[in-house]
Amino acid sequence: METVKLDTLDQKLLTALQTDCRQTTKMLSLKLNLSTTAVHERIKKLEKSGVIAGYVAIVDQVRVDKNFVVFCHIKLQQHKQALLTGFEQAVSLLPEVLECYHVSGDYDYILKIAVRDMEAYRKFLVEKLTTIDYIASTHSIFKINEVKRSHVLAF
Amino acid sequence: METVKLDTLDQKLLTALQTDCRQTTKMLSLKLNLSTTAVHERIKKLEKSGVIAGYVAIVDQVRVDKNFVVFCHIKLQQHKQALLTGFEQAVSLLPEVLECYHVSGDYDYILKIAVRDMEAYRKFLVEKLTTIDYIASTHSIFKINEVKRSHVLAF
DNA sequence: AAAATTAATAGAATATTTTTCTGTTAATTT
DNA sequence: AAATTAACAGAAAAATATTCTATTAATTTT
Repeated sequence: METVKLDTLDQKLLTALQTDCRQTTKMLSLKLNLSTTAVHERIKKLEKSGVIAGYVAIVDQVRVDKNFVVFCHIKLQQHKQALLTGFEQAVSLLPEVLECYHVSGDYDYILKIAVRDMEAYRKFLVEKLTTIDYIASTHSIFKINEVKRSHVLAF
Repeated sequence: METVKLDTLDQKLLTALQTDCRQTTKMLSLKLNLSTTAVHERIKKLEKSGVIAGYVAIVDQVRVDKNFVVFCHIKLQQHKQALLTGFEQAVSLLPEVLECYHVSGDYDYILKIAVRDMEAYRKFLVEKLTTIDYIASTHSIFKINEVKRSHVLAF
């Protein structure tokens, strides 16, 4: 049971909570035409089944001076299992790396990195990222503008 | 005043809330060695200054059957202002598109898209994305594995 | 199809948490 | 050094979440 069945009310609830999880059960109950108890129990159920993985605060990258975003494409020298997991563990430990995906295509990994500015990125690249073993090449693509960033999985 | 000055306590608070925003002020006050009032006032200040942009529920992509993630690189035919904003508005309206960035390099935009499976992606591509005007080319890169996905901007 | 069981819901009571209030201390400015 | 402002703590009040009890709807079993 990897996936979970969701009725329309669950979907509405998830959309609402993905947009703003600080809404009171009262507010949600009005939106869904349910009692606060029903809303509460549905939320608890979604938490227990793992559909809701957690609740987080969204921080403005500009105000905390972390608005220099880079997509870094990485090729590895070899593709042995041990090597991949070694790379993946090392990358996961870097706080500047917000996201890392193993992908299909011309390169092996896509990383999303957020730092202060170009100089901070240079330091990160030279002193942290490229010290990881077996990287064949890196290719940096710089964010010019953020058009859309959403956390809402629609149904 | 685009950026906001943050002391060590603010930074600790933000790290904690970016990890789990459902922690009670009591829990946070113990972690920061502060009173609940002090924690509360700091949070309100961070909200008002826009450092905290919001609070959202994180939904498990696997359980809601939206775990087919694609990075789509897009080139436009021209680069006139009106054309860019037209494209950006159209893309922003698509719920499958979680993220869209205008970027430097060989192509103009990077999109992150989450759908059910390859067939859903094909439909999205043919029926939605490529109906937008002035797209010169698209190039899809498929997620093989998610190594890291974090919402925590570290200090 | 009827009875039994389970799941979902509502309203009220309780527990918890947030928010406000008052006063105090620390830091900054004049 | 005095005055002002900002940050903080403890207690009180307000709001919210959670639990409890009962009812209804849906499903399963006989």
